[in-house]
Amino acid sequence: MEGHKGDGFVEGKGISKAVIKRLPRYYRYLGELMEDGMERISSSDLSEKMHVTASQIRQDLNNFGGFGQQGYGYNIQFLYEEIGKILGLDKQHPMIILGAGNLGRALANYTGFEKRGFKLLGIFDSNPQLEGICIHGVQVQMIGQLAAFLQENRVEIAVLTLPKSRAGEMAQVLVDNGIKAIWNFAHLDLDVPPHVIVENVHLSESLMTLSYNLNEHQQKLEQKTDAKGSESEHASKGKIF
Amino acid sequence: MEGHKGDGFVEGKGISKAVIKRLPRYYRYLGELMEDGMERISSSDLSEKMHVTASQIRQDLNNFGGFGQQGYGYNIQFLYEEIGKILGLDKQHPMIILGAGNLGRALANYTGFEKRGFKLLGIFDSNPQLEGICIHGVQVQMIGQLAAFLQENRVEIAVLTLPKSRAGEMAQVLVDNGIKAIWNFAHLDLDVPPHVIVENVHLSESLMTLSYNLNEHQQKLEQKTDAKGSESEHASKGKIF
DNA sequence: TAGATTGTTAATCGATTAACAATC
DNA sequence: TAGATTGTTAATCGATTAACAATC
Repeated sequence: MEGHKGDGFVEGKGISKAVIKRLPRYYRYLGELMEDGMERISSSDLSEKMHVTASQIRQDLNNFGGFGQQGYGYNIQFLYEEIGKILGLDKQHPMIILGAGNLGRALANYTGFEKRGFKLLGIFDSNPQLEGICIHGVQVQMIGQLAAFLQENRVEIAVLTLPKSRAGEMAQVLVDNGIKAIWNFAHLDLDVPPHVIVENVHLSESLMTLSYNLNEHQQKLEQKTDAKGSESEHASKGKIF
Repeated sequence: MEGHKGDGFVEGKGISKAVIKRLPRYYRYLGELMEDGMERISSSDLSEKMHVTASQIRQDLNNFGGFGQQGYGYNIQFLYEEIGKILGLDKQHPMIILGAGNLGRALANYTGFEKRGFKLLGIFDSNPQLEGICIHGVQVQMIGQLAAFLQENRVEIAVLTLPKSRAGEMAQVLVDNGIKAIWNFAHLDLDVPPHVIVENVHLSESLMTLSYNLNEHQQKLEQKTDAKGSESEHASKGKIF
């Protein structure tokens, strides 16, 4: 397995999910380094900053081709831009938000998305009181107009911040009208065809993970306090429901 | 390695992160099954519902002890409650929110958290115009009062929805005043001592992951269209910066 | 050239899946 | 009892780390 230098690129396939999840973080750190006016960085310096191994950084980046140079390291701006391209941040991504509640508004108002090419085209809600109000320069439309809007406008991404009860059916409307991707904040797993990309943000699950770690940590402290006496507890084998 | 039946519980250690991340999802599905009035379920039925392998379900659950019964499966309510305990949802978790912007408000207003024991004690912001306004029954206080508040109240979790520029210093105030955990929505990695639990929600990174998958998928389609002609491209070896 | 640092292979570690004996 | 299904071990698969030759 030597000498696959020339190919190695067009593939664009088979990159592991774990690697992809790390790219935005590299991108963030590189952006900060650029702002600091730095020009180049070695994998080992970056690894120290990011608290990952240098090996992982080199391995990750090499999934996409050789971005560095022996004896020099990585050019920060070049790498930043390349990762941006890999992430599709060099393209415009027309986007709509479903749900004009606090979460929908928070996302609409976040300017960072715009800066990265995520362009907000519309906001939809079912509450007639919100019709026509302006959020981040975009007027709220009634959810009934969604299908027509999708037919008339090229929309790639729909942000789903509706309550669980509505989210499922609305996802169907999105799919039926050719949506490409759904950024799902509703507490359910969407059932969509495989050509529709779904990225879930399940906030309550994130908070539960935090809660677990909190609990876990507390128990560890208690165990240290107890020192011995770890007998007793748990004898409930053989229960029948 | 036979017969470690009696112990197997007090440990509470060494559970892999991947398993923990899956627990909230099990919890959610079990809750829904309960609402549907179901009493028991086998790992293979659950695996079909959740699109994971039955083996993984059994393996995951057995990290915490034997919750099932041969020939019967798992009692849904029992398992639901046990996972709840593992996640620490049987305990109250006093919580404050830093930042009364849209995101802070969205989280404050979400009733699901309360239901799971996450009790909102305070909301803090630096904008004097917001002082005293009431969000979900809690008055917004000035950020200057934070340290004193933490001294006078038992607060476990701080939700950080401040802009990046402020988040770092405020995290330090939290740590200095004994916070146990931070749910971090700011776009930076917090530098806190190891006894403070941090759970990050980096929304922009999530959106970039979506963007990657979108891009990726599009390219796959194009490749199909092209069929052949995959020569050319990429010859940029040997560049010097 | 000598030194630095990548790209890349090999070794290790961890997580998932398969299989089946134990047991309800 | 026979059938179902777990708990658990072993096999596989994938991801991370270590090491070093290639090369700028």
